[in-house]
Amino acid sequence: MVSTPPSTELPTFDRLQEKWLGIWDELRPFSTADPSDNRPRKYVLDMFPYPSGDLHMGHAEAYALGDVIARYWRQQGFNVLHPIGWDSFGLPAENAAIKRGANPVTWTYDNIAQQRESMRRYAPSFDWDRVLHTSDPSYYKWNQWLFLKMYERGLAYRKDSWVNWDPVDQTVLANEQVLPDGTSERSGALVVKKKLTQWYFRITAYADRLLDDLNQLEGSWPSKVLSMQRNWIGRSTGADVDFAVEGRDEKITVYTTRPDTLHGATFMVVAPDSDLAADLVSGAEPGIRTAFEEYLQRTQRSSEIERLSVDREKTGVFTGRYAINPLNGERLPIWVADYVLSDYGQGAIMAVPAHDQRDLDFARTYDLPVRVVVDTTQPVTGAIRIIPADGTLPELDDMNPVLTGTALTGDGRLINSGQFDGLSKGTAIARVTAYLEQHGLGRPAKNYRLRDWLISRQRFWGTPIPILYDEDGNEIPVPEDQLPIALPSTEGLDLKPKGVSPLAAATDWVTTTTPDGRPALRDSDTMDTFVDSSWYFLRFLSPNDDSQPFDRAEAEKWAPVDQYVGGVTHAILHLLYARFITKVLFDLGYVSFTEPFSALLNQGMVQMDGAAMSKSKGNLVRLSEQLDQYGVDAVRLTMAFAGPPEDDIDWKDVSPSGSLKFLSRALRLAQDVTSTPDAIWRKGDVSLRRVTHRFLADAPGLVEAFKFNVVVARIMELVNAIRKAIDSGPGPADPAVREATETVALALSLFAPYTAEEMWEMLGYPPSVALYGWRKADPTLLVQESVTAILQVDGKVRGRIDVPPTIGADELERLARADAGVARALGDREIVNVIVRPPRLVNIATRG
RNA sequence: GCCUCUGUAGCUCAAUGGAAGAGCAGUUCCGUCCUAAGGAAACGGUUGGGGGUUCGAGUCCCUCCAGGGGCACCA
Repeated sequence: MVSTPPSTELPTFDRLQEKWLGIWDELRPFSTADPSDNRPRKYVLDMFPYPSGDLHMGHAEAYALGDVIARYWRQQGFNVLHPIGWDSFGLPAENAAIKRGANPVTWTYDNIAQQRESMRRYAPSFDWDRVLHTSDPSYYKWNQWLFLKMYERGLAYRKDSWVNWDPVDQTVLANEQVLPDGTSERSGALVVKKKLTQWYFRITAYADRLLDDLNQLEGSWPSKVLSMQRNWIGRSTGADVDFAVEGRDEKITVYTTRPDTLHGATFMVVAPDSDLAADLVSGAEPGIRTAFEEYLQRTQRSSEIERLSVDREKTGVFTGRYAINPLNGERLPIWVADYVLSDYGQGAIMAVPAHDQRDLDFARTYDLPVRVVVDTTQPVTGAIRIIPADGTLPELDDMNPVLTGTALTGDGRLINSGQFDGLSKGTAIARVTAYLEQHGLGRPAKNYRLRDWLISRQRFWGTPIPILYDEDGNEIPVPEDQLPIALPSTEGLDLKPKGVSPLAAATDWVTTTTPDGRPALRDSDTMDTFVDSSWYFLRFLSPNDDSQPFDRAEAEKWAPVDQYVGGVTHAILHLLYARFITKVLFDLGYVSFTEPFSALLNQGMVQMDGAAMSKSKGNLVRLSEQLDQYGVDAVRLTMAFAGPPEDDIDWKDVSPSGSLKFLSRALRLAQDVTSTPDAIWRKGDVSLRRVTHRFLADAPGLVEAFKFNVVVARIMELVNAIRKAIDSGPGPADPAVREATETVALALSLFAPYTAEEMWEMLGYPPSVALYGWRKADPTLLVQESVTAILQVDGKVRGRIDVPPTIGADELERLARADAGVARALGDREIVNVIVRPPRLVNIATRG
């Protein structure tokens, strides 16, 4: 064995980083500024960061993986747009201001400066000419423009609704900020529901398109995200049914997915916090009114989470009123109960306890009648036939919902339903709906779990809503030419949450005039920061254009995004909002596509010891320390090698020091190569060339399938093969060694740009390896001169022979039968079947 | 509870229904004044359990077990 003493010292990673950062700054390898560039285009987008502190391990993973894709397409000859910016509005800036007296503006832009410098060193292939910050007036001006466009189309509107209210902090809370015990995670106060007037975007108007267009993304988006979006939109189909109410002119409309069970309705339930409930009890006797008031208050105190908990006992109060079943004229008592939600469907239901679990639970609690109207025995036996008045089922006690406590939700035949008896569930749903429609008693209906998007925030650090109110309180949109409505200085403002936006206290800012000169006040709320991120991918196309949100011609050239990369934490909201806004822009004629992100990759999270990293857990791994210790390349390579990109990485399971060692091995190869760039490869060692070209052929497919970890493993194998060739094979001067080492540099440029660049230079090429392009595999080197065929008898390997890859079935079978091991195993058994799969396998099956 | 994905070497992962493989770690050896860089070799498996389909199953089907994720009073 020849050992390899270090001939000359290898450069350390920090020297490489220092050297190449300067060269890249000069070279600007990833600029997309040239308008005459006519290579085909790809738009690769990483979700932009929020500037809270410096970059962390999560960023490091996301940008390492996204960069593999961006650099890959560049290497494949595409003009790749890979921009970066900052999602720089949001609550942490304000919290820092409240806690430490920092100015949210300087806090934000200081953090951006720090992240930007860290990002530069981390060296993703960004186009640094297109940087944007959503907190710049030049950006959020266009949020305001978007708001006005939506307002014009009736897609932005104000309404009263019940929101979570913290009476101590005097602020609205998101559902996520309310703890399971109904208290605020911030103040510990018992959260109450408060009715507030807020701005909404009418995303429900797009529910069908948001749902149906997901089909276009099948196969290009993770199926998990698609199903989460489908769940979130939650379309259901059924019917609205009108019920007359005794002593009331107006009918009650309910939504049901089971109109077939209308004969089984035995009571009705109305949401306690609905206007309908208040109206129904308004004329009731004092006892009922008091009970209702108490119940309503209890409901509003309970948190959303508590209210939605499945195991909770059903509660409710009787309103003293009765509705009339439109099919059979029966009197149905109307109850109020919090298991019915005021903002879904009609806020009222018909209760069919025999066939709905929630209704059954309620009926059993309050001893209300239960009537079976679908015979769900499978197969239908007719055993459920006669339902006595007391609701028991003497023939089938084990199926009687009253006794078992289990509703009969399965398919079956209708019973006790008059003219609809005998119909199957599906047929009955259609027939009953048609009957209701004919008689003006109801109609088909659809409902969605999706609610309109509440965008008002009582916060300072966001986009001001461009609406004025005149002295009569009328909404007046700010004229477009007065945009942006810039935020005032924080000077003298108290940013503490107090229920109204801190902006309201900026008297000079709030007080203004209408376009026709009348006194007016500005809306002092700011927009949800998800508005900012719902269209930023378009702003990257012309980030400095002062005259429009984005350039339509540029959008035609680049958009939609070909590959979006980011965390699965945004699987619902951000992606849904961006899809929604894209469809709105399509309807407005600003873009020609309806989906913003053609393909999506969700990378996993970086954990430590099986848990998310956090300061409080004491398992925080600092990115800056990892980079100081192992260097950018080793950390990036570790991220890519750790496993499939969508899996979580546990930092204790991976080895950045191993990555660093591997990178030195690769670098040393380049140092050891003694041939010059004009070496003639085809004169090189054939077996090493086969390994190289097998790799050249396989790597692109692996990258496109996001199997980055497999690509890295394959590079490692190639490096091992080269090492062997240098030390104990054809030696360092062989052209195949150069060819293989150049291939390593090209492949590594996706994962470890500094090392790849240095190797490339050592091999005698000018920068940049990232722009050089991929080499095509030589097909003649991919076919093997012989393959080993497996010879089996009854599935057991009895012999193996080397055959040409082009061997025919007959010839292979002949060779197999002639093989000594096969003949021995065969003996005088009777052959019943021979399976021949040239050139790999022969299997002879025998009897006995 | 419902839906879904995943169980392969100590770890992280490969393997169009056709020979169970890589990388890392560990072990041993070479190297060296000592340490280390570096190199070499071998070791490592009931493919979570059980059944089925097939000439042939890690791969397809059923079932159980274990983990992850999503949904969960939406009528």
